Amino acid sequence: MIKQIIINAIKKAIGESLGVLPMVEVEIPKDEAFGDAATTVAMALAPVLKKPPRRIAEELLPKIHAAGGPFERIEVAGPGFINFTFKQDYWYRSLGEILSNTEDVLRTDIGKGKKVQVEFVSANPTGPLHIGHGRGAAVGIALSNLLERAGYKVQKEYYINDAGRQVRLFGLSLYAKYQQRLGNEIPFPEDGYKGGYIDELCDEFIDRFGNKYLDVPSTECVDFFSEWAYQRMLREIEKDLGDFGVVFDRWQSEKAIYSMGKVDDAIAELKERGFIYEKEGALWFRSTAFGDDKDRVVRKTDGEYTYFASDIAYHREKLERGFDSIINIWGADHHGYVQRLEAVIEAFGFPRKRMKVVLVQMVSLLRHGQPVQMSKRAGEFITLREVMDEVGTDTSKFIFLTRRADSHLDFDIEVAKERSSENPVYYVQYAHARISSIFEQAEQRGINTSNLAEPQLSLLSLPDEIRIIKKLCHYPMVFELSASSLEPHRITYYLQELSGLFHPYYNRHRVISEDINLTVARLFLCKALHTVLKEGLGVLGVHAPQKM
RNA sequence: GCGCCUGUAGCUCAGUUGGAUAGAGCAGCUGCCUUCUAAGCAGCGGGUCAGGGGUUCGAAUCCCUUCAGGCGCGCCA
Repeated sequence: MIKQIIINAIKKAIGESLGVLPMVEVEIPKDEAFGDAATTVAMALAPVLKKPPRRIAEELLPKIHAAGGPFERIEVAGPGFINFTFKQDYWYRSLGEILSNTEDVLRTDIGKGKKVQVEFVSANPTGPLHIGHGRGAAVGIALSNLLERAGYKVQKEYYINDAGRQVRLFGLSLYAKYQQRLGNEIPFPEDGYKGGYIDELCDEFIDRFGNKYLDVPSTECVDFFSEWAYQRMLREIEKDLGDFGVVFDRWQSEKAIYSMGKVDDAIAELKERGFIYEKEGALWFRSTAFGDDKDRVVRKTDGEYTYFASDIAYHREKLERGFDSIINIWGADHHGYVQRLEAVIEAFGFPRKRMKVVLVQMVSLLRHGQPVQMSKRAGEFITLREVMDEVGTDTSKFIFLTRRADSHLDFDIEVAKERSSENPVYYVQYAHARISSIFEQAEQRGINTSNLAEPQLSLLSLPDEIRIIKKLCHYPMVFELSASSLEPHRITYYLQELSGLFHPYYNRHRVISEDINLTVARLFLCKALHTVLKEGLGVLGVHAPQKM
């Protein structure tokens, strides 16, 4: 990999003269005139060595040359950059490796088998998933794919909030709707769940049970209504997610955490550790001991645990399942929760950094540029199902992943629906489909594209071709950075850039020509492109179509 | 009032974790389909990186401050 080659060269060169080694930053210069890769070590070393960076760089130069490497040119430039230009040969070799050793080259193993858990979506099972959950799902699955490919052992988990007041209220809402539907005018609960899906749920309930519960008071059957309603909802959520291409390894019920006594256990352990105290008839967690603004109640004066209490137990349980790292993907409106949960992690004696929280910002839904008002209370919102049906899963996912998770997203349904250049996903998919089509043509002319005979890669000498090869070789760096920073959108951007090199090339030059050697070489290049496009789209959970 | 996030081209956003002359897409205008898919390509503009101060060889990026927007600040979930 490019980065490693530079680091090794610098290490060798510096190792001889100095004992110490600073962080070697390697970057791909924006301007091709500055070579293929550059490092800033000389600048970083300047304050240490008390010498001007340019001089350090110049002194380093002969040593780097002596250390050897696939370099055509090494130059000192600007304030003290050391710019490397690789030999053409190196690029051809790397291109070959992308195809001969695809997974090892494209999927840098930074995980080394470490166990990671990614918890995402985890929407209350009191209603259908909406577009915001869709974004969480897209980020979660992309992140999981990313980490899996980076050598982590990933478990995808959905936490079901089935214990709290909300599911109870959900059950009461259904009960009220049921009574009303059968002619019994009882009041609808304050803050109850409204919206069309409650009606549908009620229809189904009546089909199933008729008027069996008409004369049963709510106090006696609300548990049943709740249970039935949220189980029903959960199945729908699972179905929606499945159709969205998101399948979880594990569904953890909050209720189960309670019934197995894990909440009691967790609080007891915190008590032993001295982080639980009683005040004004409630139990408090001393989160301020770990930097939180205030201590938090875990058990109310009425004896009920708070939501936070089960979260404590849940996170303890996750940590004890032996993950090297647990990642929570939350809506940004939960950011206030991060600190107190980090306190929990530390209170149990785990390093704070073992838990990472990825905050996903809200999605503003638009139609033709006009905001679509959504009100959860009134039950008026666009569901993920509607978005999937209207704009498609690939497009939705891609759009969700074209921004950093923590930046706001405007999602215009009407624009997303258009099969036009407004949709970057087509741009990338189209590149993949076009290459498939080229292969088909080549096959028709009797060329075996799945096993290209001895391509003479040096025939790929056009600037367009060299540029594509280099870009392909950048993928591992983008991938690694994307995985280590938990930022899948970097892949999205890379794919657009890569496609942006291919389409012009396709327009200017013919892959299949009378010159069989050139044709084979170009097919080889296309194959590498095909491979990387598919790999990248795979990370995003987006299809790489053969035809469009 | 306090905390977190955001502020970059007309619009939507990237920006290699402090690097070299700040980039895409869209929107606008002009061209390109008898040859591997026009969901494509070629060309033309557009900037006080919200404002101010600081840190240093070097700042869109780090610190302080002001302004604007979003979110959060319960013995709710």
